Amino acid sequence: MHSEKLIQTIKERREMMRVTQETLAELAGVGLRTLKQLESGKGNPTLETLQKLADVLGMEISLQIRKTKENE
Amino acid sequence: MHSEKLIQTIKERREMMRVTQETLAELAGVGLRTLKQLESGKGNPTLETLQKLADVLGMEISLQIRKTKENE
DNA sequence: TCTCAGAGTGCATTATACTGCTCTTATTTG
DNA sequence: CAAATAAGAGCAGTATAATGCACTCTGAGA
Repeated sequence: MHSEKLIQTIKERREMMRVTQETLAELAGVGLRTLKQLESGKGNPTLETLQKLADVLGMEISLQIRKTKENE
Repeated sequence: MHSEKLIQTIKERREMMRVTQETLAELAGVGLRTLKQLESGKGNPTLETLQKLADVLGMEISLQIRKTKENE
C-alpha cells in the first residue's frame, strides 16, 4: 500500500464513520492542522501520528511480506 | 500491529535476509544513523522512511480494519 | 441572501526526525 | 592478541513534522 493510498484510506474511513476532521483530530490527540495537511496529501506523517489516527478509526497498521506482483 | 512490533518486524526481516544495517540503509536510501536509531527502538519514523525500508525488504505497509479483539 | 459547518491553505513557531561523524562495545577471524 | 565487522550511542546541524491562528471557499439550510 503506497503512502497516498494509505492516507486516502484514512480519509475514506473517517468519512465512512461520519466523523469530521475536527472530531477525529480531538479523539486521536493530534492537531487539527496536522490531520488537514495529511488528508489533503501534503504530509509525511510519523508512525505515531498514523497510529493514533488508525486507533480511533478502528484500524491497524501492519507490515507484511509483499505478495509477488499484485495489481496494486 | 503496534509501533514496536512493526519496527521489530523490520529488524527481524532484515536479519532474515542476512543484510547489515549499513547495506539496508544504503539500498533504502535512508541514513545509517536513522536505521540504527529505529531498530534500537529510539525512533518515531516518518511514513516515508518506513516505506523505503519496507520496499527494500520486500514488504508493504497496509492499513486494515481491526479485527474484533485480537490477541495482540 | 445570510449563516454555519466542514475542509483546505498561508504564516510562524516549536519539537523532533534525519543525518554525518566519531567513539565504544561485542563478536568473529586470523 | 590484533584486526575487521556490525551494532549502539553522544554530539550537533539541517530539514521538516506538528501545531495554532486566521483566512478562504464551498455546500446546505433557514
